Amino acid sequence: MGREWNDSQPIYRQLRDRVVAMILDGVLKEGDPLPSVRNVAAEYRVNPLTVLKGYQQLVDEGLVESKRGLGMFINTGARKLLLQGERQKFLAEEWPRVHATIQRLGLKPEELDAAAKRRSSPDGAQSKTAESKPRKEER
Amino acid sequence: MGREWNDSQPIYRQLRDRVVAMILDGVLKEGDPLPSVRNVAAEYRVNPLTVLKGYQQLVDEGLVESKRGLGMFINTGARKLLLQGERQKFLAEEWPRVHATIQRLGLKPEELDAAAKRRSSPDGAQSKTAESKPRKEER
DNA sequence: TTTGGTGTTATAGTTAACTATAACACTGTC
DNA sequence: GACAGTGTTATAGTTAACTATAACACCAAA
Repeated sequence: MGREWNDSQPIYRQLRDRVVAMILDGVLKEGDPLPSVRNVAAEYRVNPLTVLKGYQQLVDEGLVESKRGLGMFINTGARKLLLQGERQKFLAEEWPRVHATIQRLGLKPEELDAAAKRRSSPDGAQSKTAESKPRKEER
Repeated sequence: MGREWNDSQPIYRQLRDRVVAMILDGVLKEGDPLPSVRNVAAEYRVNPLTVLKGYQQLVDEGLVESKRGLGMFINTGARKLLLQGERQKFLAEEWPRVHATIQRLGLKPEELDAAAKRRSSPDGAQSKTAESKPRKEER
């Protein structure tokens, strides 16, 4: 049930990020429908409009296509698009900050490894591609 | 000059984080006054109330003391407090997410190292402690 | 005492995020 | 056609973040 929301980011963006993660992890493959707006809204006890907003973001990014009366579906090429875009975004915008924090706190590889195990996996499904571990949101 | 603001987080929290970084980096030492609310507001062209809100956060965390008519000053023990608190917070709340993203995107140490050079810190001061890069993965 | 620097409070307005509730538009199936 | 599932739009209200402007409270030094 209710996965928790991170207060450091709007819900609709976290929703978008979760779908992105699911695509990257292979949980959602191209052509697959994503969980319906109403379902997600109910499951996470969130307003349908909020879910829609997150999904619309994906449409705007060209990752997802919306079909009225049917649902929303992962576009072909979505994963490839993501691997490029998200990588660049992460390396340019997030990693430098995180890296600086690590340096600043004097954290050692061992400590990081030890802490990397925590998880709050939104769903059970798992992909068998490579070494992907349970997902979470990113960004 | 105008530091830019990240739209993924409220300004007052980013302000708080910058002061924290300056304390950890030794730019601001215990007993030092932090830049005045009005100055910061002017320099970053931000509302004084927003700056105050960020500073108040630091007061609430026991890192800073406010002296009316004088300024706000770093408390003794602030750095130690931070090294404990921020470490735990980072390892528990931020790193797992980041680590998962790295795995998901299949980023390699070399790529991370290469990208770590930009904007490492809000201010100039840099700790020149050895360049330890997070490596490895559990499982 | 005046001046110029501090933090702080008061009013009030804008915007983004989220919410509740309801209705509309479309699609496949019974 | 009825129905049950989709996405979508409409109204309207709450809250948090940020803003502008102004005033108040305090302190040290001229």
